[in-house]
Amino acid sequence: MTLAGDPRHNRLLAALPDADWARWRPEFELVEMPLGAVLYESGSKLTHVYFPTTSIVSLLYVLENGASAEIAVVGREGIVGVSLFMGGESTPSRAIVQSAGMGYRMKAKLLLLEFNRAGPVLHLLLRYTQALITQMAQTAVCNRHHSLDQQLCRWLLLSLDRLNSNKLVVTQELIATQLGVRRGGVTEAAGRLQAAGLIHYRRGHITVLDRPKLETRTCECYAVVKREYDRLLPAPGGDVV
Amino acid sequence: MTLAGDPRHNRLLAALPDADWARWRPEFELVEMPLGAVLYESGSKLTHVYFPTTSIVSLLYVLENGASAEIAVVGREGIVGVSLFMGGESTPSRAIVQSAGMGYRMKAKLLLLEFNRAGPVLHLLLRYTQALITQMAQTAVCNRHHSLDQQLCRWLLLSLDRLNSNKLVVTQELIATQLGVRRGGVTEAAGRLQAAGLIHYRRGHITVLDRPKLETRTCECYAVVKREYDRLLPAPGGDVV
DNA sequence: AAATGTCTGTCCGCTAGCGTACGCAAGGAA
DNA sequence: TTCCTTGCGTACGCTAGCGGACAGACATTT
Repeated sequence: MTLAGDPRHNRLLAALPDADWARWRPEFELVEMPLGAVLYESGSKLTHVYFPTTSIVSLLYVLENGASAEIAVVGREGIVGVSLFMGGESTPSRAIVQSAGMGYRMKAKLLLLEFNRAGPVLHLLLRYTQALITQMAQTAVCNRHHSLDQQLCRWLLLSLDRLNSNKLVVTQELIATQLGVRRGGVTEAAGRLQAAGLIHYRRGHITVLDRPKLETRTCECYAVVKREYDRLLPAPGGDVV
Repeated sequence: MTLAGDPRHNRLLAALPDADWARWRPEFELVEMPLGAVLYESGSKLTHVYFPTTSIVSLLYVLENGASAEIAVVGREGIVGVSLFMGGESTPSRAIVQSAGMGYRMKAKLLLLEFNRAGPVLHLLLRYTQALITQMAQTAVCNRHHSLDQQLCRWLLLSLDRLNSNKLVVTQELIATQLGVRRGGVTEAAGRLQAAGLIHYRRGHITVLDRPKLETRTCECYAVVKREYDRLLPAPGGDVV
């Protein structure tokens, strides 16, 4: 079974108690998640929740004037669609696939039923949501105080952590949209990183050459978020790749 | 009974079903919440949760270098300490009283018990938390894209909504800390608002003279957040002041 | 090989907001 | 009254990042 095709490659699913897992298993649908796919739109009612396995999903906020900013990113450590069980059913952001891959989805109604059993599932999902909240808060602060260079490093590291690879398939244009900055700004920042030998890129492909140095260049935000995810969520455990 | 001394002046408490309310009532402790009081510190374990009635609490994030930024604000519509029932017990932000007033507090352990009954209380608290998430996300975007003038208007409006008064007791220095900007910047922005006749201020006292105009000057962020709060939380109901 | 579309490098003027610093004035305390 | 703290006005040089635009380089299709 490939990584992508193993539902428990997703860490939340992996953390489910066996009893719950046995009940859930038949309810999953394996879906391809191509770059740019929109999982839900701002204000729309959720029909499914998604558990990425090899894909990365960006929670993107788009302003009236078209400007945008990423508020959090979800990969195989999480679930897309927390507003469903939080009770709002919708949220004013957009979920869009930022790195193509696979994932599993489940009908919204079903997840709600499971959530309302109020057992381990509920607690697991809520802890994940708290981690997500931390990421959002940290993004807010980072947007206020840190340089584009630092934010780019943070973004690369967040992506890397969700990929099991040191190669990202992403254009500078896309990164600019996510960070909510000018494309030219990303070109310059990425150029500096390349000149320093931390990364190599060409036309939509970025290879990270020196991850440790990337970590020294980024702001504290990356580490804070990572620490909080590690604290709140079960350790990766048996699904090491 | 004064407003401050009526627990149900807090909207979450007001929205509790009578059965739950009857059980909760004896568990509350009325507390004074003076300006600058720290309700919890980054990473500290929560001992109580707070339900402001006439006070306003800021969820503030402080960076290693001392720079700071507010990620959300909580007044009588909410509760301080959501990370408790979300399962993390702590969170990397600080809760600090931004506008002096009163509030009620409840022991953490007790709230957890109530939350775990998994009834209306749980759903009410989760819906509130989703509203809070929206506020954080919007703050992140606002920090990225909007001008200091707009953000100041937003900040004033958020405070106003939680106050039942058009007078704030707050220095420009404090506002600067919350918004994560230079104090001089606030002076200039506030000066522009005063020149335009929207507000009047003197040494730590701001009076809002023309709220509608304030709303036209601010960015969309204020309205989005307000709409989402209105959507997610029970209408004010009987406690109109 | 040619053509077309995509991605990246770069440039220029511009401005919001920074960091820092100094002086003044309001208003409470002695 | 006088003093002293606190809060506000302002000024100056500086820089990161914007907006917009254009050209070159690469990749894919035909």
